[in-house]
Amino acid sequence: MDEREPLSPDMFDPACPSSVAPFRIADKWGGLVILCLQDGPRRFSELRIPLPRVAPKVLTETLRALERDGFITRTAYAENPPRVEYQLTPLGRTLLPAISACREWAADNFDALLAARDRYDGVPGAEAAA
Amino acid sequence: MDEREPLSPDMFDPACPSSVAPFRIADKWGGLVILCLQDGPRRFSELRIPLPRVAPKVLTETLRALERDGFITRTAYAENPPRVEYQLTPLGRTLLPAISACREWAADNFDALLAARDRYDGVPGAEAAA
DNA sequence: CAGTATCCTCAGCGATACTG
DNA sequence: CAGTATCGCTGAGGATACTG
Repeated sequence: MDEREPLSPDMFDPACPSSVAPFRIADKWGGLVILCLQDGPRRFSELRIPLPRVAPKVLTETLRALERDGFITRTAYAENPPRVEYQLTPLGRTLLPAISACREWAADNFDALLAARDRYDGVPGAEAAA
Repeated sequence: MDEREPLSPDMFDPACPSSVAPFRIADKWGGLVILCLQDGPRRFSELRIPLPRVAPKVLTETLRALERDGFITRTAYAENPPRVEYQLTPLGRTLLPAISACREWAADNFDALLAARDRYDGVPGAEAAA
């Protein structure tokens, strides 16, 4: 019934941590969570797949903060085992264009940033690529 | 000779701290510094005008980080008293569209964020504005 | 499954004072 | 003018273990 793709462990490149990017959306992981939700609701454990290095406590904090800001809703179903779904609100969706602009910047200019950083740090051979 | 407007102390609203916005560009003040530089080079003390609450140490750190990432250049003139100018690089200018997207989001949706936050926090009367 | 509960660390940020 | 030098704090983030 659910034809959406499962979230991949490779969805975000671990070698390319968001901490290097000059943009941060919400808190450290907020932007990535929003991207995970853009195709429809997801469960807590689903979100852990593409974000394996985020401790459950931190993921909970991230989700609560996004909920507080009105970007996502949390729906708990009274079942056993329990099921909880997180889903973007219309307000949350308004973030997507700006997030896209940030991602587009990164796609176009991330290498230049890294090169500049190497040059500044005096990494050998960094001068070659002006 | 310099026809550019001086930077105003009111350039950034102190009642609307960037810490509330879901976007952060570079470090806490990086995005604002970039905006200050978009019309041309500025001196250290010029930048302090619109950012009076940023300690000089912090402004220096911000500028060094932006320089390291290749977003700005620092030019010191051997004069007395000393003069130093900071200026956006072409790479730094590539950030402007994405920053604009973030600002546009804020202009359109900031009130809704604040309202959602009040509702979540149970602020009296926040329910009225759905 | 979907989280809590505890404990901990550290870097980002700030205040104040001083200087070539 | 354009910064350094110190000191200090807080809170975001993380590691690990446990639970209804």
